[in-house]
Amino acid sequence: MPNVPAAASALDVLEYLSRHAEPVPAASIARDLPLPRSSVYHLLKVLCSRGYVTHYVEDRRFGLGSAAYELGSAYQRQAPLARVARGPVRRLVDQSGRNAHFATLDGRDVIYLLEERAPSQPTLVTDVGVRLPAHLTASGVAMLAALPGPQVRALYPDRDSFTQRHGTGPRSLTELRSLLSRTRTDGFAREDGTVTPELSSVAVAVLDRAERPLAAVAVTFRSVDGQPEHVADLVGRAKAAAGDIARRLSPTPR
Amino acid sequence: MPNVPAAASALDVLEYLSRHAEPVPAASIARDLPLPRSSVYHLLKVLCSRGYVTHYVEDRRFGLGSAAYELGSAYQRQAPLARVARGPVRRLVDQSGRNAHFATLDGRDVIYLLEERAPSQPTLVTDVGVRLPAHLTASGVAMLAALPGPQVRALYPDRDSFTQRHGTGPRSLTELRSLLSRTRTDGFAREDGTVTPELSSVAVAVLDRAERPLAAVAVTFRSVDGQPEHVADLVGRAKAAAGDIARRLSPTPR
DNA sequence: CACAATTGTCTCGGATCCGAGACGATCCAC
DNA sequence: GTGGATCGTCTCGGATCCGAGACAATTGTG
Repeated sequence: MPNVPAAASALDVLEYLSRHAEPVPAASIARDLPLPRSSVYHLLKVLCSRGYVTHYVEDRRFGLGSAAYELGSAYQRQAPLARVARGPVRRLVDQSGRNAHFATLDGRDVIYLLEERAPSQPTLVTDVGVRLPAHLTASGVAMLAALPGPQVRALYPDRDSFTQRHGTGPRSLTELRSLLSRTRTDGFAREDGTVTPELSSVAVAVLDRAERPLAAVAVTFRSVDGQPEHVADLVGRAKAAAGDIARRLSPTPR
Repeated sequence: MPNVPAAASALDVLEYLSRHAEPVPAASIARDLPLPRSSVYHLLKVLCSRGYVTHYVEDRRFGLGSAAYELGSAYQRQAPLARVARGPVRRLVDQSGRNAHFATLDGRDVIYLLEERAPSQPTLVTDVGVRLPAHLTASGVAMLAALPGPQVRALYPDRDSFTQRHGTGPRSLTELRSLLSRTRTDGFAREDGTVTPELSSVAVAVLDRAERPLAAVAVTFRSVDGQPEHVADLVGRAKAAAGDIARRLSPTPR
């Protein structure tokens, strides 16, 4: 592949700054990337002039600038998650003959970004835009299982955090942790009747390159159809869809 | 200044994509920037491999990637607003002899990021991290005045949106709009006793390059000291501080 | 179905850039 | 106060890159 080294170096500098909680001196950037000192200053000049980097003159340090934030906001406005997920989720529905949906985590809620219906399958409550408590849904549990423990604790500081639905679901952090541990062991999350009585879902998380959960893919079926080999088949297909989505969102660097 | 054209072009491509609500074909990028076709493909290759751009193969289009979002998140983690504002706000306090603070808008709240105390001035409630309803504070009103009308309406959909404090402040969207209009005319926002009885504040917004409010700077004084010429002096100093902060956050492109 | 348009990849040589190193200014340690 | 270390800018020549244009594959149109 053709190399565009100056562009790649500019990204290196931005990513270096983004890995640091505080602004850093130019000498550290040059040393750690490593890049020639004069090249680093040239790059910083351009990045500063475009607002991607802020020069803290008094501290003689450099940090990310507001243009970096603007890029992040623009990314969110393009709704890329649902856009990228549409094809794989459609194929999952076609292949499995079941309803599927795609959701992301927002605090203690899951928010549904996409739902694809299979013929003759029951209507779901998981319409686009709907929010449900994460710990009560397969998608939510799949994503929570991929979060670091301290972050889960921060989300669920006390027993009041655990809303109920149909009298089911974890009621404490201990119960939730146990559920998340089992989810990690199984490689997927499952709920039976917690969201909708007589319906079950299996879900897997879509992870970014840092193994953080971006979203989750779930397949829903009637609970009476929940034979182990059937469930295993659906989990496998959901995993394939999740992997496909992950690859499109965060390509492996070459 | 030394030019690093490939780095600048890479930023051009990212900004072009961020200006579009939908992914775009490579031909549009080449035509509109304008850049040579082969150069655009080279840049897209690098940006895709690093996750800044996503190639929507089926649509033959390109959109921003999750790495753009990660940069934006990293920017927020560095808390650059308070970092950049500290010096100018400290100088404002030194020059005016009054307390000053710096806040940003979060939904219908202002959240205080920085407070600098002057000797022998009264303690304020606006400690770092404190949230107050925006429409009741000078800083909040200054930032709301810089928002487009539809965005203000979205923030305040009904009368229940208008919390009260000490029985003062706007009670309806009509009253709020009137206040914001006066604020735009005056060039600053003022509150007298709404946050703390017997204390007044004047505030001005810190605007980014798109004239959107990033934050606000406010000076607080005893209401009995509120003679017009004194207030005008404080407003002028607050404006200078706001301008200084804005220049550091979003340098004018060359 | 045939042709035109577009997309994406690839080559290679002239033009341009990158980076070593010099320099002046500023900061820091003793 | 002095000398060393660091920062930020600048020059310029050899090495590298950029981009015109060819090509094959795919898509769109009549």
